[in-house]
Amino acid sequence: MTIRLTNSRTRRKEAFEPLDPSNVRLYVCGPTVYDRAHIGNARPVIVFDTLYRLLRHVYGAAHVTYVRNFTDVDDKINAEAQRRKGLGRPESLEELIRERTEETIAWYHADMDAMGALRPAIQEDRSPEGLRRAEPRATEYIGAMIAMIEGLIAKGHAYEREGHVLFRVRSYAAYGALSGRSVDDMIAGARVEVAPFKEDPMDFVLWKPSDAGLPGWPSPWGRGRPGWHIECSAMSYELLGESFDIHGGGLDLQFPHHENEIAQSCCAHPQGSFARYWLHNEMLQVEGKKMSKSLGNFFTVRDLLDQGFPGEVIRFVYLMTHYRSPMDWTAEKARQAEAVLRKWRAATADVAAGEVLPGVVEALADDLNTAGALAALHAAAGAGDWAGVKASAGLLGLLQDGMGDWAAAPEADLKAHAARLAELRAAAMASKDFAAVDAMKAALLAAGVEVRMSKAGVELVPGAGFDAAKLADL
RNA sequence: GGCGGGUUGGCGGAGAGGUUACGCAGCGGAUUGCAAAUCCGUGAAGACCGGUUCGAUUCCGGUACCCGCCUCCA
Repeated sequence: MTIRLTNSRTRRKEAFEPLDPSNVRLYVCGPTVYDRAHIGNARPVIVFDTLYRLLRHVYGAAHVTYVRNFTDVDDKINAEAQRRKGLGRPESLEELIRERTEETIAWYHADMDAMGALRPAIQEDRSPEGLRRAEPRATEYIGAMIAMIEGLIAKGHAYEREGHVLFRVRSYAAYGALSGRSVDDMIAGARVEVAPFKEDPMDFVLWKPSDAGLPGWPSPWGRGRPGWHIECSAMSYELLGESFDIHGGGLDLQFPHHENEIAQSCCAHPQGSFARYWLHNEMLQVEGKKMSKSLGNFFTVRDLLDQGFPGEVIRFVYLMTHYRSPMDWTAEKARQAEAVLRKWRAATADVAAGEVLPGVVEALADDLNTAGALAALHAAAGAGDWAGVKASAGLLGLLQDGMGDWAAAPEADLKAHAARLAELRAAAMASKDFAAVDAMKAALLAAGVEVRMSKAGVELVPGAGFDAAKLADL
């Protein structure tokens, strides 16, 4: 089975060949943990979770390493901690920062778990320590960042000015290759704010000084904190080595974040290749518009869950669109996804998973064609191959045990009602007066009960909107 | 201004230079006292203008419109 992926670095779909099939290594840029994850944040999580599942299927679960970081050094986190301090909290700023990042990470885990995303892991090491290593926090790798920055200075790729350390972009000839821009064009764009101590307008910060009101760590350049980009370079090096297979993230990170990562990593470790395949997911919109707080169409994953959209339904909606196309979140799509999942859930409830369908694997292996994989699932469903559907849906993170409570029929004993209705119906068939039957049927429907009457008899199925209280009068 | 992506049937959304995508909705039928559920069947597309080709929705060029990045937003 050959996996083909669109490599942003070459702008082509390429056959994926891992450096080491016994340990395929994937790094994905994770969230800055300052607030609840919004539904845009969820897209790379689901996209790369699907890739992770595919890699595990092809190479074996114990032969895949998936690392995704938490950025817990950030001005927005500082601002929230300072706000709490301003409210009179007695803790230190550091403690308040810790409090904010810890609660945000817990939310993130809960929300992503709800959508069926697997936690990153280093070769299936699911011990608490192992899982924690697979989700590294920037604050726990400050030493590695400082070491990398020192190396860059020693090699002439970085310089110190006024407590800052800056990366010398002109020292890396390939700068701009990933995002297809030239340093000169970008400067010509003239939207770059130039600090006076920069040698070149495009140089970016590796380390910056912190005053007393900001978190800081001791360094050769004084007390300070790292720039944003260096954390991913340092952590991927520590956990995956100087060369690894796949680096993923949202398209908006391609420049400058990933470009700067490449510059830092390739200059610090020129003998390595850093990431060989770069994958970028397109952005998400809501009802056709960019999601923004000012437009009032800003949702967190938790908002959707609280509104009653099951995590599995949200996941299905994301999988309906190819990861390299812009995706629109709409209520109509969620309705469609729910209808299909409800049907599949009901049909596979008592079915044992069989063999994974080749068509599903082939679609995913073709640049993560999740829409094609869903089509293959529909085809199998149409053919009645529910064992295949159940097995293959697992590759997409769907129809998993523990995620289907939302689709389960509510507990209710309707036998007495069914018997009563059958009785009324039998009488009506003789008298040709169906008024009593129709009245009872209407009452049942109003209570959210699906009424199925056939020659075989009467069947009552509690539906999604089942309300036992409304049956009390019957 | 620079760079990149997109435009497919009522809606969503794929692949493929020529043969049914698929799903949702609709319509017709079976079934039902009527429905529901289920099953069967079915119409409907490729922004616009050129070019290449025996043949293009699919390749190439242009136009229009939309979107993203260039501002530590995935």
